[in-house]
Amino acid sequence: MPQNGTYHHGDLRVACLRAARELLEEDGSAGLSLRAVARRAGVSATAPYRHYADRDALVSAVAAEGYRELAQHLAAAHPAPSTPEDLAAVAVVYVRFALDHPALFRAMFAEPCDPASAERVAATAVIKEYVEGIVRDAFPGADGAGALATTVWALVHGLAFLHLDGKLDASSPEVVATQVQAAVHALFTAAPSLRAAGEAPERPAAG
Amino acid sequence: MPQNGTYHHGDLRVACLRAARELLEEDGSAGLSLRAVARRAGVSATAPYRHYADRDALVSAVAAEGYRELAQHLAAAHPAPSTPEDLAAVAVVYVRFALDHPALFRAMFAEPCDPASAERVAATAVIKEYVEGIVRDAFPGADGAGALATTVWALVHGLAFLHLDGKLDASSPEVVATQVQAAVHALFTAAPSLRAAGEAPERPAAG
DNA sequence: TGTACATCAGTGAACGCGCGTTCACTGATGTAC
DNA sequence: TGTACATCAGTGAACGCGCGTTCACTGATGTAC
Repeated sequence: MPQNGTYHHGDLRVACLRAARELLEEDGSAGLSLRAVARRAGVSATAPYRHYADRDALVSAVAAEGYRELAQHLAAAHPAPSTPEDLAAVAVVYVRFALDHPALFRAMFAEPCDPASAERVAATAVIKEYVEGIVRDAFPGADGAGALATTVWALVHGLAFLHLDGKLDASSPEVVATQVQAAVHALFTAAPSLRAAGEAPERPAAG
Repeated sequence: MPQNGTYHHGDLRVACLRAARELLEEDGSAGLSLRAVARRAGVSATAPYRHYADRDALVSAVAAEGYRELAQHLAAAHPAPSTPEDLAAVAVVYVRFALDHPALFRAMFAEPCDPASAERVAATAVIKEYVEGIVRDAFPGADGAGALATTVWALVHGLAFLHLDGKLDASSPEVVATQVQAAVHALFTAAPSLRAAGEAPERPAAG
């Protein structure tokens, strides 16, 4: 096993991941090819096959890395959020991550990951559990099934995508932050009613 | 101008659109190539160039059609929603549209549409104005800037994407509908507080 | 109604491209004795 | 410490593929007189 210096390439596995991230940000998902990754890593076209079974494996690895990074950012924003304001701060970081790494974020959610790698599925689950966990901690006993957590996640996730698509005013980080905070705050003010609505909606969907 | 029967092909423009939609649903965006569209329309590889300048033009046309269809579905669900329940019903239709046309929906939001076709930009604007309009009608004077509308849109949009990614329980249309209704209801219960939060958030994002 | 012409939808061959992936290989690293 | 061998990371040629796009063309439709 290589330890630090250069051994053949050094650490092609990591170099490929980095190259893939760069290509993603530069050219979008269309620019992410195995050959381009190899080229950027300064290696023959077939070298990456030593580390990734095929193109999909590389893409999944990139997505999984993205999930882990996002989880780290969220945790760093607030290790144990307990108030709506704490949660709003975490939400702001979520949206900011999307805006700072647009192509990566899209790649993470570009396709259903059902048939994808175990690594990727696991990384996704971490995010979900993180969100559910902090909502549960902040509102103990609010809802066991995590309906509230899902709603919060959806709100924040939707804000991230709408911003990514240029549908909202993202002229400055402050504008974005204020918007996200307001939305999350509004939702949490209504937390108790969410449970009631979930149990007995006043009216079924118009059919 | 062709009127009804077959004139050369008939109406290749429309046939290409339909073929593109089918390919999108069958193979995802990777399967959407000009050549595949031509093949499916039963026409030579270059015939579509009579109607679309290049591949991007076709993709934009498909996305624009998707926006228009979504707008129609929403309007059909409730022409003039006035209560939170009405709005929840519209939200359910939004999410259902995404689940019924997953690849189309992804294509509609796959890339920022800044540099894209005027047709596409216009079609997007219709959705935004529709959402803002119905929220404004339902809560007159709530907020002129449309912050509430944006929040609602983000919530619903996020639910749609989370469902698309298999992150939520979408085992039956009823389960999805109940979830969406509960989330929207929760948000609207808090409508007055949203305005206050937007004007003076209790605490800025942790820096 | 008939003819001459313009328009325009669709054809088919051809181009160059980058891609994913295979294969047999080379050469450096690690290991057993 | 030295030699023989196994392992494994990276090479380079080659494959077949589908793609977007160009070009000069054909043939059907519409129009002017």
